[in-house]
Amino acid sequence: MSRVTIREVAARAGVSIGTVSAVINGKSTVKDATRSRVKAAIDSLEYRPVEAARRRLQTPREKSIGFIIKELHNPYYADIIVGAQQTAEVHGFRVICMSSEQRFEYEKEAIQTLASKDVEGIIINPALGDDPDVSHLEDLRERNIPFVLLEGMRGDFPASIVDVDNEAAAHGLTRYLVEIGHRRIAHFAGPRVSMHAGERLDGIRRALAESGLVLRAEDLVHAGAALEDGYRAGIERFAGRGPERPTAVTCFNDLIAVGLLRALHELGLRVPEDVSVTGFDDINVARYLTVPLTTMRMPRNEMGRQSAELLIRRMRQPITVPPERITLETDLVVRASTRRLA
Amino acid sequence: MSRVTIREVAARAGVSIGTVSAVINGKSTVKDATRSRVKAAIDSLEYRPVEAARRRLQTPREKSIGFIIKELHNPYYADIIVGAQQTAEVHGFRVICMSSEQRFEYEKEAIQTLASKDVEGIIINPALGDDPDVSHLEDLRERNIPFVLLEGMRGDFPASIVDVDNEAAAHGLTRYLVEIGHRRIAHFAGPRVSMHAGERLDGIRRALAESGLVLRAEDLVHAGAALEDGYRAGIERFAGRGPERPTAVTCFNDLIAVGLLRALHELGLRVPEDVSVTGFDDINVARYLTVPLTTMRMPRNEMGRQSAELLIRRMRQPITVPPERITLETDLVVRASTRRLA
DNA sequence: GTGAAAGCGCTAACAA
DNA sequence: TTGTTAGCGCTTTCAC
Repeated sequence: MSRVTIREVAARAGVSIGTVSAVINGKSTVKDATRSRVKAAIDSLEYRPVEAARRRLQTPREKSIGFIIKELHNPYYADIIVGAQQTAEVHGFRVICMSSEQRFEYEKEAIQTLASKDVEGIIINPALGDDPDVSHLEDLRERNIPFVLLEGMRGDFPASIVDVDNEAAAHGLTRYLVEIGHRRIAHFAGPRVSMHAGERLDGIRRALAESGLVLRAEDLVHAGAALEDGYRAGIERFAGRGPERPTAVTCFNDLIAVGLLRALHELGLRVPEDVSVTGFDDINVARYLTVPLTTMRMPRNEMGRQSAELLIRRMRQPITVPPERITLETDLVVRASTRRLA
Repeated sequence: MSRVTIREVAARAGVSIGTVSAVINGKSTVKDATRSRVKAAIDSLEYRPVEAARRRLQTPREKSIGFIIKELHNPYYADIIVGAQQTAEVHGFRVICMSSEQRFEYEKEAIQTLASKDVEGIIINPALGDDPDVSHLEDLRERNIPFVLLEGMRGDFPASIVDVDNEAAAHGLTRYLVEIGHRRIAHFAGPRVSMHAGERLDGIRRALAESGLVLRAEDLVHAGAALEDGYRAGIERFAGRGPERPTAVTCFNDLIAVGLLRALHELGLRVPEDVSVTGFDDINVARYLTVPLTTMRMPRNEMGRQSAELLIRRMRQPITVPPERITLETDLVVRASTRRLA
């Protein structure tokens, strides 16, 4: 049963399709009686015009950009989207979002869906699997749909990107911990397939190495990216350990840190007295915790704004313009969850 | 400068549009040499097919449903969307989201945008202004685009809706506080224009009245819906007050409660020793706080699933089927932020 | 292998 | 006031 078309409505109402069209578009040239009959036909057939056809296939349509995030649950993305919306609005674009929920297949589908909706461009926070499959991005390229990434891809896939220097940021954060006296620092790492996670780990290792320290195998905990992951990993890592434990833990992100904070609390370990904890991102809740979180702030709003700006700029440039990279600054935000060791 | 069309590509490549189409669609009937020429033309012109036209205007397209939330920042919505996605996926639908950020104008635009993308239906968490303007919903109705609400509208606008009984839930929560001995209970209310906020306030008042208590004017604080609102309102309400203060505060939602928790902490007031605090929603973070939050759980995942289910069902029914209301259950989750008074 | 032409659902002249 | 018709950008026969 295919969809009801304007022709059927016209037939039912005993008028021409032109008249039906006029009614749909609220033209005042239609006689009231006719209009009623047409409306009745529309109602009884439950006719719904195909917007793609109405938009005339011949006039500029509403401009929109797509946005693909990795997880609905992390407020990190919410801030970026809001930033993108603010900039998009100025240029007359709407932002429509989809989430891959960390699944590569979903990401591919989301790209297809967005493309099929004729968005003018897409901002993507890519969820990469282990294999460097970038076919969906190559596909976008081939279709001449501009896109901007918010996180690098394996194998130096050449694409425009707005990001921070995660390695340097993590390095700075770790240096700070070393400088205030920490020697044994653990890391609650992010998802293995996340570029940011890898970059941050690299930065930590470098900072440690510079001070003649190492990240012990037992102190590298593969936590994940969600609240629950931080909690679970925290309980596992710290339960039943004596004084033989790290004096500080760097977490992949704030969510992990919040989970860890809770785990430590339940285990009777105090923060920062017994353990210092750092996060990453500076999501809003970080400063409202009972123990406000020391964290590396990601310029989320700015990331959103800049990525939208860049995307829109590129929509207006020849696609041959080489990919552009915009690197934003992070800020170390010191709060109460870390302390100087005696 | 209008967009490049298939005709221009054909001209540039010296072939017919049929051939260009065949190349775009990867048909194997095209000679290699021709294909190369066409691809070169596509590249040099940066041709991007209009998907709306490709989708043939003549074949079923990807099925999608739109989702409009009020705030990107509240994890409450994230959980609902995830639920909706889970159900939508089963039925072969994709979910695309937009946020009104509490602005009525944005909501109207979002609806237009989604409709113009030919979504099959829309789930809306309506952001109502003071005036009961439902023209955008009437518009949807007129266009025979099915929709489901996640919150009531002023004036009993007849529409299918998935919601909880907020009045009863707030009533139950307040009763619990009264039963454990609280006599002076304050309320940090949500946005004035939120139906949920109003319903919850009603439930609180009823519970209070049943026990011969009242909500004093000074104890009704118009906080808002965000973290910052709870914090700010908390500082304002509790700074410099002596023992003359409420023994318990019910917050419109968990975000407000988290902000309040922080404010109380800064003011040196302990929770629950000095003040009991309750939230609403049971967002994930609620149980990971240093003082886990007593709250009324909203069945967010279920709300998402049921709303998607209902929407999809209605897409397949005559639109004349009367609106349906699905009321889900809430659960009181007692944690450490409330205590029994001696 | 390729081109010509019909047609997708609709809007917008233009006639009648 | 209404009907007819020519497109919109594309895909898909079906000849050549």
